[in-house]
Amino acid sequence: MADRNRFYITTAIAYPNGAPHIGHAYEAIASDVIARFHRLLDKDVYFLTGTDEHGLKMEQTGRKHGLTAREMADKMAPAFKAMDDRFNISYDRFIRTSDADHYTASQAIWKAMEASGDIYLDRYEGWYSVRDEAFYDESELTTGEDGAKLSPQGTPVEWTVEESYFFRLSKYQDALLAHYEANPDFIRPESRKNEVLSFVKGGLKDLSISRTSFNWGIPVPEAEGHVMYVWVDALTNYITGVGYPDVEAESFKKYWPADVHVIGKDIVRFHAVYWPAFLMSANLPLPKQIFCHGFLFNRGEKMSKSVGNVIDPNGLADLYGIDPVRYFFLREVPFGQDGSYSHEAIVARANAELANSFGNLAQRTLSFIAKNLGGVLPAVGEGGNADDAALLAEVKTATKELIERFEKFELSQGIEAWMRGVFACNQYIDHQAPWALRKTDPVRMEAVLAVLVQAIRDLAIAIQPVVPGSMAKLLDTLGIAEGERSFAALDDGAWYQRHKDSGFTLSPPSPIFPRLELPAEEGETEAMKA
RNA sequence: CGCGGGGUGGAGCAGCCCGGUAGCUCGUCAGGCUCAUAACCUGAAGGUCGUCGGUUCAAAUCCGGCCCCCGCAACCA
Repeated sequence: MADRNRFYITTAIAYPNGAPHIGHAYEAIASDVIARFHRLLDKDVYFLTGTDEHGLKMEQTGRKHGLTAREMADKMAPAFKAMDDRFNISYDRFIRTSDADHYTASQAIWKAMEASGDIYLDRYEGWYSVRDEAFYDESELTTGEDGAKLSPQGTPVEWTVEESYFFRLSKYQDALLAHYEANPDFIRPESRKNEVLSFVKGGLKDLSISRTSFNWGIPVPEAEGHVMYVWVDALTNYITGVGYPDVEAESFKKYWPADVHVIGKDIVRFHAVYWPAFLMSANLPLPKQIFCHGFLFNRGEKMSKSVGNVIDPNGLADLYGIDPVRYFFLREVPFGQDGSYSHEAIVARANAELANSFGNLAQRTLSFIAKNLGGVLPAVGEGGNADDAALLAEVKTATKELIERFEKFELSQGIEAWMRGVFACNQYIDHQAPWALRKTDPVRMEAVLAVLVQAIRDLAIAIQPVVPGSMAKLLDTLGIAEGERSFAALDDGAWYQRHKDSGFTLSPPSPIFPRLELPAEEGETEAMKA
């Protein structure tokens, strides 16, 4: 059961009624970094992401383009998959809620909840706004000039009655509270947990979980005309992805319950209240954790088409490359909090830390070896001293802290710790000045360079989850074998001598992180406007 | 009394939960180095931590009032 050697992570599934935006990219990247991190801990990782395709909105969006909902989904979903692929998202499955096995799974969980006596047929009635597609409570309504009832958005509402199946959410209030109590880390960060607690303590009402007003959804079993409320089907993707309803399937037994559902803070209620209640009802184990990331704002302002500050993630990739963008999001924004971005911030951060500090460190060291030692790895020899041990210890501390921080999803702090290791290396190289030792003490020079190679290798291994493409390139340059790149290799103290003895020689390196430039004004508007 | 986030040297942030030297990055200024992607290293200037009050030997950190900014289901409100 509690197999610590496996790790199941999911993102929320995206609603593809528009092009992927920066928020989708951010969630995918952050989740990918966590997934890659756990793979480097030699865990058996399963990473699920995908699209949530049902619901009235898709039907309407499709209609505008003269397409059926399914055609619309077929047209849009690939854009999300393409974005994931572009950003090097290492998902194991890209699930679409229109996939056949998902229909099976959703109907199965429905039946399981029904078997627990938690689903009943009733009528849903209330003030409905066609424009908003939402029901409102009497208390939320306002009265217009002509005396007509209006929604909080000012749209007309009418009293509507619809037959609907309900889920006995109210029954699970105490069980949910008990679960939050017993699992303090179930909802993170803390602020989100508090929100959920106050919501649940305020009392849970049964939830309407079927619709008869449209067809684009998963049919309710044996209930003509009813399709499932989108959230029932959307949440179920997390178990479809590992083989439900075949609870005896190897993948299900191995991966469920999920270790973490990574979601945006806007959908915490569905994940922290409805989903666990559904699972309890279906007699399935609950996910271990719900982690809510924040939103990204363009220079602190919300993106909006009207303001004209929408940034297409693919445009960023075109301008800056994949790894700098990945790095920026994780480094700049404390995971779990809101953050902001701008071209200036991306360029400044990537140049300062990736190009100038780390990239240049690797470049100056490796090219020095290529030029002065013909690429032969420098000998540790007799030239070692206390400074060397001190630097290697500092690097060790940095990589260790990165790992500890990442385990707690403190991604930006982990990278910050890593940067301290990089700074230490640049201080060391200036202090030791191998370019001066070249003339005065070649033996010592080699020892210094050997220390630097080891430090760079460790730093490169540690930061792989964040900038996988660039680090693969650097580790290739260093001749580190594929199988020697996991975190376990950081504890292998003998690798360097072994590597040197193998006769490996360095080729003249090329910069791994070229300096970025701020796009010219025109280019910016062109490439940036979605 | 809708909910939530926030106000810390020029800019962006950390610190606040577990009170006790205000830390980091960028920028600026002055040095150093010249191996390297005009990069790197060292030092300096610059903050009464929104405001008023309370608790305390001691508050950016805890409590209360007030002021201001921002976001609210990430998209043709």
